[in-house]
This record gives sequence, C-alpha cells and structure tokens, in this order.
Amino acid sequence: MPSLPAVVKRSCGALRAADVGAEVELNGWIHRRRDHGGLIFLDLRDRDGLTQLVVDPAEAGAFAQAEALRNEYVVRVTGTVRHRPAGTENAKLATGEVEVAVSGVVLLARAEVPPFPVNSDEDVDESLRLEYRYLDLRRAKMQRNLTIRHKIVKAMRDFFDERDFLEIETPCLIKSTPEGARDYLVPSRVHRHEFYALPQSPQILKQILMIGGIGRYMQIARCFRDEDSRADRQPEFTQLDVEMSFVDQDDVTSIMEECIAYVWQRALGHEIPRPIPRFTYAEAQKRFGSDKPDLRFDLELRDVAGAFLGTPIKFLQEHSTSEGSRIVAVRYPGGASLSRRDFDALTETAKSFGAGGLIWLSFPADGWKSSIQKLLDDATVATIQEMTGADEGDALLLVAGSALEASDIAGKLRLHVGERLGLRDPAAYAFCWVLGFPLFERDPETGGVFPTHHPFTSPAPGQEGLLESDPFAMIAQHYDLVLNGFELGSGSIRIHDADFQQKIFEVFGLSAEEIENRFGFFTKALRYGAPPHGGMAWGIDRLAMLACGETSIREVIAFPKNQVARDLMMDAPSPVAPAQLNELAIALKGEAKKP
RNA sequence: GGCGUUGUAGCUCAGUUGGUUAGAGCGCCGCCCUGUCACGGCGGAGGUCGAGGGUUCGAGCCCCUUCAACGUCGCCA
Repeated sequence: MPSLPAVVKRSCGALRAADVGAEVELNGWIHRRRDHGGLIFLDLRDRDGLTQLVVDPAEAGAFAQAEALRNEYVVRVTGTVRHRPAGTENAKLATGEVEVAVSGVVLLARAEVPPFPVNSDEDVDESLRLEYRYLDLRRAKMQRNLTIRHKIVKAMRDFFDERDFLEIETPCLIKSTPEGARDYLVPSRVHRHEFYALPQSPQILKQILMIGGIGRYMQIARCFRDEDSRADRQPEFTQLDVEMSFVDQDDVTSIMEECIAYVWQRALGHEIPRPIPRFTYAEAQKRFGSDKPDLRFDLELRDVAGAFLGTPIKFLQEHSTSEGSRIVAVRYPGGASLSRRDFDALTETAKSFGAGGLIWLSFPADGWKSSIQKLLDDATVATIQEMTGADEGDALLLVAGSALEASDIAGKLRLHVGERLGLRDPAAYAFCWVLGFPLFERDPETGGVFPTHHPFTSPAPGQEGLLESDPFAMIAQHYDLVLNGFELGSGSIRIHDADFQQKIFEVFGLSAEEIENRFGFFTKALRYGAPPHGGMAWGIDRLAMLACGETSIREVIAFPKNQVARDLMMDAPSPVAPAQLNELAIALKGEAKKP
C-alpha cells in the first residue's frame, strides 16, 4: 500500500507551479473572501504573501467551515496545490499560478470586524492606526517597511562584523549630564532622591570604550530625548553608533561611506554613486542655504548683491555692500506664469521662514515684472538675469539680510520651490557629506562660546592654540552625512587630551566644580591613556524612513508615540499607584494636567 | 507655549447662500450565485455632524470656548 504524501507546512507566499501536487498546510489570516455560493475563494495571508484557497462543496466539512470565515480570522488549512485553470492565473500575486484545493480547515481564532480595512493600504486616521497598531502592522505597508528596516540593520551588523567591530551594549540607566536636550529621568528606589537619566546618546560611553581598549565598537542603540516630537523626531529613537581608535577624519568618513553603500546595496539593491560628494559647511550654506542640502535638484542660490550697488532702495543698497550680508536669488523655473496672488502667497511663505519680505522678479515673454517694478531698470534686471541664469519664463525670488538669515531663508525657499515643482522625488537618493563646521557658535543670548555640536569634538589639527585667541575661527573635525535634505547623522574626531577637554568645558563657562560633578568620571578616564578616536552615529529611523520613501519615522517604527509622546495603544504614560510613588519617595505636586 | 490644517456612518469622504427626513463608495448583516481575485446581484442595519455654549423662527454650515489628531516654530549640547 503506497504511503500518502507528507503534508508540508508552507508559508503563504511560497507556493509555485513546481509545487503542484504537493499536500500542504498553510497558516494565516483570512485576507479576503469571495463567496460564489457553490464555491468559495479565500486569500490567506501571512508576512510572506497571499495564497488563494479554493473550497469546493464536495469537501463538505471544509466548506461548512469556510462559509463561516470572515476577514482576519486565523486559520490552518490543509489541501493540495494545483494549477489554476488556464486563463485564471493572477499575475499580481507571486503565488498566482497556483491555488490550494482545501480539504481541511481549522479555525484557530475568530476576529472582531476591524475598525479599519486591514486588506488595503487606504489612508486611515493615524491615531486609529496607532490605537490598533497590531492591525496596522498586518497591513502591507508596515510589513514592507519593517522588513526594509530589518534588512538595513542586518546589513549594518554584517558590515561592521566583517570589519572586526564589536557590538557592545551600553546601559540605559546612566548619569544625567544636563547639557543639550532634556533628560528622561528614572527615580532610584535604593537611593532616595537620586535619579538615573536615560541616555540621549551613548556618546561618552563609547568614548570610554575606546579608552577601554575596544578599538572598534558599534551598537544599535536606543536614545531618549525629552523634546517635542516631529515627523522625523520621536522621544525615543535608534542610532547606529560607531566609534574607532587611532583614526582620522578620512578613516571614519571612508568606512562610513562604504557602510552606507553596502547597506543601500543589501537592503534596497540600490547602487550609491561614489565618492559621495563633499561640501564644506560654508559652501553648503552659500550654494544651498542649508547645512543639509537636498541634492535631488539643482536650483542653486545665486548672489546678486553686485546688481544693487547703485540701487535707490536703501536696505538693498546696504546689504549689497555690507560684509556680513547677502542678497540671494532663488530661481523658480516656469515661475513667470505665476499670478500676483501666487507671488503674494510666496511672500507669506518667505515671511513664515523668517524673512522681512520677498522681492520677486519674473521674466514673461513680453519683458519683465517685479514687486519693485518702479525701482528697477532694464540694465539692473539684465545684470541680475545674467548672474542667475534665469531664462524667459522663469521667476526669481530675492532675499536680503545677514548672510546667515538670507542663506537660511533662501535655502527654505529653494526647498519650497523644489517641492512645488515636484523635484523632491521620494524614490531618489542624493547623499552628501558636509564637513568643516565651525567648532563653536556664539550663544545668541550671552554672546558666549557654545559648541556647534558637542563639547567632545576636536578642532582641526594644529588649531588648539586658537581656543584662547579666536575660538570662532576654529574648524571642527566634524562631519555630517546628509540624504535628501535630512541629516542622517553626524560624527567627529574626539578630543582625547584630558587637559584640552578640561579647557573646552571651561570655555563654555562651566565651573571647575560643575565639570567635576558632571564629567569628572570622563576627564579622569581621559587621563589614563586615551587613544585618539572618533566615530559617527546615524539616525536609523530617519534612514529607514527615507529608504522606504516615507515622510514620517512613525511609518518605520513598530510602536511609535504620537506628537504629544503618548502611546495610544497602551495609553502610556499613565498615573501610578501611590504605593509605587511611596517606595520611590516621590510626592506629586499640583494638579494633573487633564481631569 | 505660538501658528496652521483637520474633525460628518466602522473606514475614506461629499454636504450649495443657514431652510423639509444629513448623503456616496467601501465595510458590516441577510438572501442568491461553481472560476473569482477590489467577484457579482438583491435587500437591510448603521449618525451626540468631536464636545460645550451662543446668535437665529431655524445651525453640519455663523460666533465664542474647549478637546483631539497631524504639520510647524520654539526646543532638539
């Protein structure tokens, strides 16, 4: 007596023509049901895909079961793989050549009618998606995004493993060093009235790992910052954190550049053109009005101050000669067809970016028009047109002000124009490096010295002496990796000289006591043989977001928080029992925010 | 904390100048249907128009307050 063929458990995206004849078991969710009365089609779904099941009334038991199935019911079916009848194949499905003729159905779980469709990616109010995140996660987009994110992180781990890096976990309960963002605090039960802080990044810890002789470190690290959320910012987020000893800036940027190319290749099958272009901070500001330029489109900023040297317009005249000023033009291709109203709206947009106003100049076929028509002459306009390369049919948006302000506003207008013209293609990837940042900025309130990035960044070799004489002239050994106008991450060569690090803290106005209390453990460590070191950290959420063509990192995080840092599924944060507070020696002050 | 957008059926949305009983598609429920794959056909249920107050003979629509979501500025060494 011939033995029956073994039943093999398969996933819902696996079956092909070659499997015809096999006895299989499939487990999954009912994606959709097409009940023809005498014949029932079911699409069965798991993370791997969809398989069409056919239930014939001849299989009486299975048929009775199938009639009661609804969307999102969880079932196990057994049956035989067979070719679909000629002409009924479905090219849209990977499994579309075959179907499973069902002989047995086991209902594993019923499901309530979902509050939004699970079997389509139709836009649904995000708070509803987050409340029922487990349903949202079943949808195709989230399954795809989380898969891409996994591939990205896997590629990172592989890349650094192949290059002899160690992945090392650093603690989440650490010391609060209140600089930068607000800390999330965790009360200590054992030590009454004392608190841990959750790390804003493992910065100091990875530097200490270098002092600890680890040499090459990487971590997929969770970071916490108690600041207001944005589409690309969450209270907790994930970084690829990397640090290396005995390296210079070129060593770090080249290995990280190799890494991003490796990741994009492995996770997306996309080849990044290399070398990735590099800009100095000053150049990026000048040409794109941003320290994170979006290079998916051109429309570089043009300086037109030279055209206004003899202008009767006083503020333009001033900005045309003042050393710290710029008059910047943004070209708007095809902008000559815009109406007066459109230009008014653009002016409002510019104001929302912080501009005092906006001068526009357009070049329709029959001459030129401008918001300062009466104050311009043909010769000036011709000069401007030549300076900017504006063609007939274009418009120019002009911003004047301090170099920093004018650049910033013009940079935002450039993005705005790019957006309106559809030049910011979510499927395109334009990377660049930005280097040569100033080490310090002037504190706008006190006028004091303030680190552009963080106080552990080393100045360019040989510049240490400028610290006392001209700190604002110091250039940082700092580098940002930028993708499509987003800062993916930044890194630097760190200070490894304890005395110099001490001096930097002092320059920021920290007292010896404050330095000791906050960073004493760190400056002490630096005194015990700290190797030169440097590294980088990338925002994995942003990276995954851009890789997925999304506009919010919430689309690549399984359980994100909403804009006011609330988890809508668990309803966290929440009040805790008085007993818990007692144990922590915590008393609550004032009224709760909400009744 | 400021500014902006949105809030109408389970979902996505429409709703005119303030005027009768608030609509559509999808979903849901029932019946029919043996080759569909966004199956199809017939029938049905389903509404605190975010909430509260006001103006009005009359409010989904106008006004005030408020709540929520999203975007953004501040903030994010």
